[in-house]
Amino acid sequence: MSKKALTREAILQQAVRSASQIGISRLTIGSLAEQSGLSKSGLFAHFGSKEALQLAVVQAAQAQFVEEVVKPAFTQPRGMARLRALFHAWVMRLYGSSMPGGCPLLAAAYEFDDQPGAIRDALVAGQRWQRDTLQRLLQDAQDAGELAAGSHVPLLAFMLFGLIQSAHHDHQLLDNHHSAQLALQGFAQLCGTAAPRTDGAST
Amino acid sequence: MSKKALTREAILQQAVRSASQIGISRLTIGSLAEQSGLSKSGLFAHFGSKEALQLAVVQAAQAQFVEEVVKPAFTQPRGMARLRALFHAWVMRLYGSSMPGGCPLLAAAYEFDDQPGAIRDALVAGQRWQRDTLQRLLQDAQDAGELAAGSHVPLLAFMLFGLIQSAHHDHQLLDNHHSAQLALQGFAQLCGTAAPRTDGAST
DNA sequence: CTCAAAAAAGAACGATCGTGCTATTTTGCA
DNA sequence: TGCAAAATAGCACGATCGTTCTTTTTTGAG
Repeated sequence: MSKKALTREAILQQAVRSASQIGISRLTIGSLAEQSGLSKSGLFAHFGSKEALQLAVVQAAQAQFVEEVVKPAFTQPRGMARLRALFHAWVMRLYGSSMPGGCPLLAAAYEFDDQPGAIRDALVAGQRWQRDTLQRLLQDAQDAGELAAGSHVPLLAFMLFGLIQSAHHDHQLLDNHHSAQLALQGFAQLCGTAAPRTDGAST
Repeated sequence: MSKKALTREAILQQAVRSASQIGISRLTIGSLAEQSGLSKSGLFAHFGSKEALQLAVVQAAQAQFVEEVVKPAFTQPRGMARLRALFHAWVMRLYGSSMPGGCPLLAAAYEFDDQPGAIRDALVAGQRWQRDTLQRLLQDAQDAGELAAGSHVPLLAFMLFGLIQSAHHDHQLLDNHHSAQLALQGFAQLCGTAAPRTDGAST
């Protein structure tokens, strides 16, 4: 890999961490340069504009999601095992050290939902892809007979994504130490699989 | 009401609308003054600092939530009726004209979850109160025998709040026209009540 | 109507940020 | 090792923002 690409990767890795804490729209070239050991203009030359930098950060965060959540899940056999692996990794990622300030993509969804442009477009595409992936694994599980035949798959995907967001909210803002457990219990209740014991009654 | 208080109310009402679109942390005194027909220093004098202004915006948005969601629900009889009224109003508010850019409190939760200070403290208190209110109405419904006796109330509150967030996300970012319907269907499935027809099978 | 107090306006400041331009250093191939 | 090209640094600019200070306008009670 060229020197330029290496430096760019290092910048983006640090930028994703910073974006996790302060949000993508509040990244500044100056502080990012300082954190990367570069000068403002040196860092700037890698991207050409702040918006291009922010877009690169979004794409880096999306790539990181695929590496940490989607790819590991696909090592599991198709069906409920793969679905559960995806959801668990997705939830557990909220508590890892790679995103100390929360998921930058979820935060960006709120930051840019009213700001048309390339960044919003990238976020929309990425979130649609996440949702589609989740829905596809749900459908696979249902086709394999591991999910109630009458389940409404789009609704399930909608609710599972809600569990992710609720876990993020409870963890980052409310400091609820049970948030991960609640998300996993919710998954178990919705997808009808055995799970960490508590109580999964629903009629 | 004094002139000062009237002007302050008008400023805050406009500020909440703006915060809905750009977020509380990106409010600027200059543009807020322009929108209110005041000068920068004229508006500034009402709050004394930008942080105080932002804090006032948070409190105004929280008060608006109580007026539009909580108070109407409490006109319903205790139990499932009141719970359903709360949830429906909560969801429907996401589609009203008072918050064109989404819920400023949900957005602020992401903006300030890593920024200690008075604003974050106010957000935490407000979100805890929202969750407690939801949980209390769930408990009431369960005590009235209108909710499965084995239901895990904190988990249900966690999941219902996830539905709100998922609806917000789908509506604001993904432009999913079924988001409100999905949230209401999710409520029906979780709380076991009849709801808009589609299919609520689970087992 | 008067006039003191309240409210708002106007102008200016220091700081920060994105960006463009030029000079300097570093890289990697001949 | 020499040298062109790539990468980075240095510097300055215009713009924007929060804030302060002073002046002007507006308000409302006597």
